[in-house]
Amino acid sequence: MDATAKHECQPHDCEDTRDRILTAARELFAEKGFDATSVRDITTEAGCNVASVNYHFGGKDNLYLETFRSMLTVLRDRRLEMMGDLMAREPSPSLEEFVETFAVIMLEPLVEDSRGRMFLNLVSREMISPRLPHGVLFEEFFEPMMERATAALERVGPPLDAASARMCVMSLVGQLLHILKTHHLLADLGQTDLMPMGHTDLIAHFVRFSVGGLHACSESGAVESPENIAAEVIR
Amino acid sequence: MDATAKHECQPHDCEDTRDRILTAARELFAEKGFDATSVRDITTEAGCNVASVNYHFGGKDNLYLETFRSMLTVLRDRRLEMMGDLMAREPSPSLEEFVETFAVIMLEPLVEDSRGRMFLNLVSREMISPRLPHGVLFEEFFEPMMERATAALERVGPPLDAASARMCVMSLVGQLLHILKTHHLLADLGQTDLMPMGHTDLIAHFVRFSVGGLHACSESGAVESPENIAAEVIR
DNA sequence: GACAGATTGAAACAATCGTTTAATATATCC
DNA sequence: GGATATATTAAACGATTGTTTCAATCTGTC
Repeated sequence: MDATAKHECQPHDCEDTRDRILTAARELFAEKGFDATSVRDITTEAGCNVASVNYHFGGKDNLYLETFRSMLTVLRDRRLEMMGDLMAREPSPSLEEFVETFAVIMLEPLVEDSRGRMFLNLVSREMISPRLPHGVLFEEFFEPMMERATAALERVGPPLDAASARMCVMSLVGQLLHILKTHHLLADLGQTDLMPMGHTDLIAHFVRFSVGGLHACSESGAVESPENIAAEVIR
Repeated sequence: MDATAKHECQPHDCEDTRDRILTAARELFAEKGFDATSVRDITTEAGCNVASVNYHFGGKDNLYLETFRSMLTVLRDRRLEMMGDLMAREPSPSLEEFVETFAVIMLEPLVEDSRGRMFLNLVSREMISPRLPHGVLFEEFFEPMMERATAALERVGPPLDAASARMCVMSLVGQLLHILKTHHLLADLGQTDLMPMGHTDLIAHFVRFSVGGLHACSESGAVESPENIAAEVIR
């Protein structure tokens, strides 16, 4: 590029070293994971010296922790804010509106830009092999969103006892994450034809299936499946 | 142990080196992932020399590939067989029976023993950062099960067009995997109280929610959500 | 301009990585 | 018994890992 542009603010160069390291770490950790990302990868991407990571962050582990926590809180607060906006609507949203907007709240931060998908990878990895302090991911990220979503569902949805509402939220989240991940996988393989529908239809299916499921959970309050062979299996 | 037991068949020592390496690799790859598992970790666990991996498998990558593929086909064939048994029932299973047994088919191989959970980790990791040849995981593992499940659902379920049936299977699988993973995460944290129900109730909820969702997808064949704000968001 | 503190740079650190080499042990066949 | 093929071992290979060292440089203050 321009050799004289040492002081001119190129979009990347104007940040100080610490921020450039953070940005590079976000991308690389999310793309390749903690183990497969070397400190030299990060510093090369950030355009600085290897020692900078230890100077500014005190080691690779601390850099990962800071990187992850910052993305974690940003995403969580954004979702909680969107959820607050949804529940502040007048009049209260219908069940269909709630379910559809919930899909937006869950997916939008993950598909908005490339960083969203990277973060999904980060969280998935962290769930499999945790590097953060014990329980941080769950208590600071999963649980707050679960509580808010469950409370919201109990307000706008059909009558559900607390435990059932919580399980329904899990059914919603599970569907959304699986659809998103499968979509990513197919996109990587270039097999866009195997995901039979467009995004519009994906959301429409999710709303249809979920609203039906929620009503069913409400109606049959205490229905027990006659022969519960499945429960045995999870010991 | 017994120093003379060089030829006596201890349950672990009687296998030859190649098999011991394979079992050790399965455990370690699943537990810590590919990158975080060193060849020396594996050979130490297997009780053999470091060079053995390269002698028997020709390198760490090939060992991983062989390890993964073997587990892959075993699990897939087991599921396909169980699915075949289910659909061979006379008379055909009801929708409730189908959904419940589908949960068993999906979960049982993953919770049966410790190796099941390990394999879930392996697959999750492989989905995030693939090391297998392009598309192997999808074409040899996901797609066969998706096809069989979709076909089965179209037989026993309410009337569904092909694309919708496929999406419904994704809704089922997404719920099951998310419930299972959350269960694992909570078990690791020792917070068994936050998963409000026992295993019996988990399956019961899944069946209730899913049967309701399937019926809803069948009834409203061509219902479009009036304002499709959500579809915009996935670009 | 001189000083002090903060930041960066090139080089080297010990440790570990996957892999290779060459020698040894074991079993099989003539 | 000797030859042959297979299997296992200890040792070393070069490459890369995270981290440290220390001098050079930058920045702001007197």
